[in-house]
Amino acid sequence: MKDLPHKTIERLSQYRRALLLCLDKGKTHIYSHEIAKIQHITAVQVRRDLMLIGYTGTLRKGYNVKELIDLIGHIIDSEEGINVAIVGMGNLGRALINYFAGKRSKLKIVAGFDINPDKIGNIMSGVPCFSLDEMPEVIAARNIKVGIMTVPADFASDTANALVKAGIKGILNYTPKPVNVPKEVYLEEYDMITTLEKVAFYVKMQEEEES
Amino acid sequence: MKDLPHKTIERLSQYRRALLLCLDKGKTHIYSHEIAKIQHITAVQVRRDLMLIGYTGTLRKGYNVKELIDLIGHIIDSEEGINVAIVGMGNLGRALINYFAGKRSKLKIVAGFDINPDKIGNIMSGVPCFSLDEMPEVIAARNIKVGIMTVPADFASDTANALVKAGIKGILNYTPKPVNVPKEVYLEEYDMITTLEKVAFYVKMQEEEES
DNA sequence: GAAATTTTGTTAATATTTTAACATTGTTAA
DNA sequence: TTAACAATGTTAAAATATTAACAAAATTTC
Repeated sequence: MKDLPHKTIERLSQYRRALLLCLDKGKTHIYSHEIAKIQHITAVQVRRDLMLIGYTGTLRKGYNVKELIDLIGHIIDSEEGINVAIVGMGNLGRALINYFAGKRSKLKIVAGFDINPDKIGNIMSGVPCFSLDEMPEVIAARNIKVGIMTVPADFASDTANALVKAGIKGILNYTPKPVNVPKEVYLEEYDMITTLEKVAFYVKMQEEEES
Repeated sequence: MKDLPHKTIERLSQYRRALLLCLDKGKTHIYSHEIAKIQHITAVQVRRDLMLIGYTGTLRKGYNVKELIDLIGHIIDSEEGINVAIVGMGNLGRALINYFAGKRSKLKIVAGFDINPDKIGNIMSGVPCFSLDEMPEVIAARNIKVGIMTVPADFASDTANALVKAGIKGILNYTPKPVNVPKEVYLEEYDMITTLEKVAFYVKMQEEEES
């Protein structure tokens, strides 16, 4: 499973989310073209992804929703679950916590860190907030593997270093400033401004095309 | 410029951000490998992207930071600027507004919408908040082209429909639920959960490899 | 002033990702 | 019962994206 295409991994996560909604609606089976419609992709791509993970549906009945959810879980989730910390309990940090609240996922946000004394010691949306000094102990004690960075840009680099030093294995950086980490730490940069600029670019293009 | 690769568009936005920081530091020239280092990509890729936009640097001196910033601006920005609205002034909506505050970009968040009467009529981080009923008029009056959706998942579909009806040209959906829009509206789905699940997957993979 | 070095710009090769094509097989319908 | 249909699974082709290779030229070093 190690060599699944990166894009397939992303889509599996998305398929699962869509499938969970279907399950809630009482749907037991689903066709590749239904999944495709939801995700704005083609049915071939869905079938290809499922082929890659070795799942086979029923001809003319489609895929068993429950089975598929479980299989995707076996592939992308860690069996014991993975604990996550958020550094920066500002608007973005809290937004992410709320996103996850209630989701019965193998991913659990178990700690938050902030510099603001008013926040430290509190429990915010179910997540206890610690000071930055406590990072090494908290990360070790709670077996935290992944860190999400939602601090202001100026603190990006220091935060990344602190996370690495504390033994984190993966970082998701929401800061607009790219950071450097040793190669054994998996790093995903996600820049919200870029996404918006991209949308604006294609809107502009479309307008210019029309005129 | 229409046929620049999608990935190049994204990277141009990122290059510009990096270049702006360099400019602040007083750097006048930069090498392709320096840009590459910041963005965690290869120098060849940087040079190739710049080739595609027809920018040429100075041999052995690198690229002129100021010039390059301007050129990227000419390519990805709309000359008159593009106005943006945020629907959902919760944590995520406010986080995005703060991200943009102070950035002298051609993209301006000029209106927010929310369902909460306590927020309506207020100015939040410099952005006035309107009720959903006012959407058509506000979007028309303020010439808003792009809408960012930061509402709870249950409102995703209705919000998208309302934005389309109001004449929006591009939508950036931060909701975990994909939406449908007519094909003339540019849609970018961005799912924060997927990104985190991806990081967790690769962390898990690395651990399994080690054992 | 010649050789070595460094950096750009570009073409060619490789790798990845998506899409097309189609064989297969249950199911429905005539 | 047999033909038409609708869905899966898979191989092959096409499109997209990245990386390698290298020529050209300015700068530095000897």
